[in-house]
Amino acid sequence: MSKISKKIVERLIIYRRCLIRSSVNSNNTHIFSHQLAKKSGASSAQVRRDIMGLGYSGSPAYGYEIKSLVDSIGKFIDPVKREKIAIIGLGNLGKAIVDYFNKQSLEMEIVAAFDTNPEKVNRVLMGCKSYHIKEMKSIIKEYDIQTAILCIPSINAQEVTDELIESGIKGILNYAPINLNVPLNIYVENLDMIAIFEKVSYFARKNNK
Amino acid sequence: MSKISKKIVERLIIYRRCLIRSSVNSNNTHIFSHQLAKKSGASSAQVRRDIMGLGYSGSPAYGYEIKSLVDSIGKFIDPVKREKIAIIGLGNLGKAIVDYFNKQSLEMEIVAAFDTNPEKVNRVLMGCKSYHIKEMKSIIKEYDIQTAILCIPSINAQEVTDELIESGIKGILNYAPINLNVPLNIYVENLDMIAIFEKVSYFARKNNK
DNA sequence: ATAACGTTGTGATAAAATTCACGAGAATAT
DNA sequence: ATATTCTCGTGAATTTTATCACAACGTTAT
Repeated sequence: MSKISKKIVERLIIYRRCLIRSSVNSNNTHIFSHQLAKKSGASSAQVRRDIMGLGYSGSPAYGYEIKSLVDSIGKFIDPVKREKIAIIGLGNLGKAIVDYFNKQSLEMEIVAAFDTNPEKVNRVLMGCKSYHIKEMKSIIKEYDIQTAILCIPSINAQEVTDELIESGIKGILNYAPINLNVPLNIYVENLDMIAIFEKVSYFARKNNK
Repeated sequence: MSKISKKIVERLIIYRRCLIRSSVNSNNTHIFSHQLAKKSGASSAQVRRDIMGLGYSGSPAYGYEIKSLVDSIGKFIDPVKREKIAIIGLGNLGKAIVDYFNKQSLEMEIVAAFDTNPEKVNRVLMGCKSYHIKEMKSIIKEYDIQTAILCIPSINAQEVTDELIESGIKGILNYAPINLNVPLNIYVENLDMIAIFEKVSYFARKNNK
C-alpha cells in the first residue's frame, strides 16, 4: 500500500466527519471535491489527492458517493472492533474528557479510568468505571486496551507512561505538557492545550498588523 | 523580520516550557541544543535553526543561556500585556478548561465566560465571571478581549463565531468539530479531540505491525 | 603553545507537502 | 450531432520543512 502520511490521516478523519454531517443534514448522495474542501478547510486538490491515496474513485460527473467514501475512509482508519480506551487522571479535565468522548462517539469508548485519589476510584461515569492506579496494569491487560489518554500532572507523566507501555498500551494521547520518552513502536500524540492557545494568541496579534 | 512559520512558533512555545522547567528543576544556567532537543522532542538541528530565527545566539562553548533565551522567546511570542481570554460554552469541557487554564498560567487568563443556560450565568469560577451570551459583544468590547475559546456544540459554532468577530475577536481556539468560516485576518485553530484521538488509535495499530 | 574536542550558526541538500494544470470523460445545452 | 461545461485523477512543478555537514571558535588537556 502506498504511504499515507500523518497529515493525510488527519485530514481523512476530518473529511469523514464532514461527510457524515453532510449526509445527515442534506439528502445529497454525492459531493464534489470543492464542496468537501470548503466544509473541511482543505483545498480541493488536496481532497482529491488524499482520497486518491485511499484507492477510492469518484466520478467526474457526480463527484464522490458519500456513503461509500465514508466506508472507504472507515475501512482505512477504523479498528476492526470497537476501540476500548483507558484514561489516567480523573481531575476536572479527565472527567470532562470521559464525558465528552463517551457522549458522542460510537466507534470508541473510554472503558476504564485510573487515579490515585481514593475518593475517585470505584465509581462509574458515563459507562466508564474508575480504579486505583495500582490496578492499572492488570485491568488494561484484562480488557486488552490498546490506547490511553494521559491526563495527569507532568511530574508523574513519564513514570505512568512507562507503566502503560509495560501494560501493553500502543498509543497515548498525552495532555500533560511534557515530552514523553517512549520506544519507537509506541505512538504518542501531545495535546498541550496551553501551548496551542499561546499559538492562537500569537497569530491573532500577528495577523491583524 | 524574517518569516517565522507556524511550525516554528509551535516549537518555540514548547522550547520555552522545557527551558523554564529545566531551570526550575536543575541549577544549570546553560543548555545545549541537543539537550533541549531531547527535552522537547525536536532534533538538535531544528532547535538551532528555530533559535536562529529569533536572532538569538548561543555560545559554542556553553550552549544557550537559559534565562536570556526564555526572554528572547517571550519577547517574540508574548503579548505586551497580560492576555485576557473569553470562553464560550460552560459545559463540562468548558468548565474544565477554565479551571485548567487559570490554575497554571501566568501570562494569560480566562476572564469571561458565556453560556445560554441561565443556571450557568452570573457565577465565578477560578476568577472567571460568567455571563449570558447575549451580553457577549458588550463584555468582550469592554474588556478589550482579543482571543476566545469556543466550546459549544457544532451546530451553534458558526453563528457564535460571526458574533465573536463582530465583537472584535482576532483569534479563536475552536473545540467544536467543525470548520469555521472566517475572514483572512482572523486566526482559527481547530482542536478536535475526537479526531486527534482517532489518529492516535490509527497509528497505535499501524506502528506495531 | 598547541592539539583535540564539542558546540554553534548556517549554506547546501534532501524530503515532504502542497499546488498547478491539464487530459479524459460524463452530462447538458443547443 | 456537436459544442460546452463540469469534474476527477494525476504527473509535474513549486513551496515548505527538515536534515546534513562543516567552517569557525572557545575550552580543556597536555
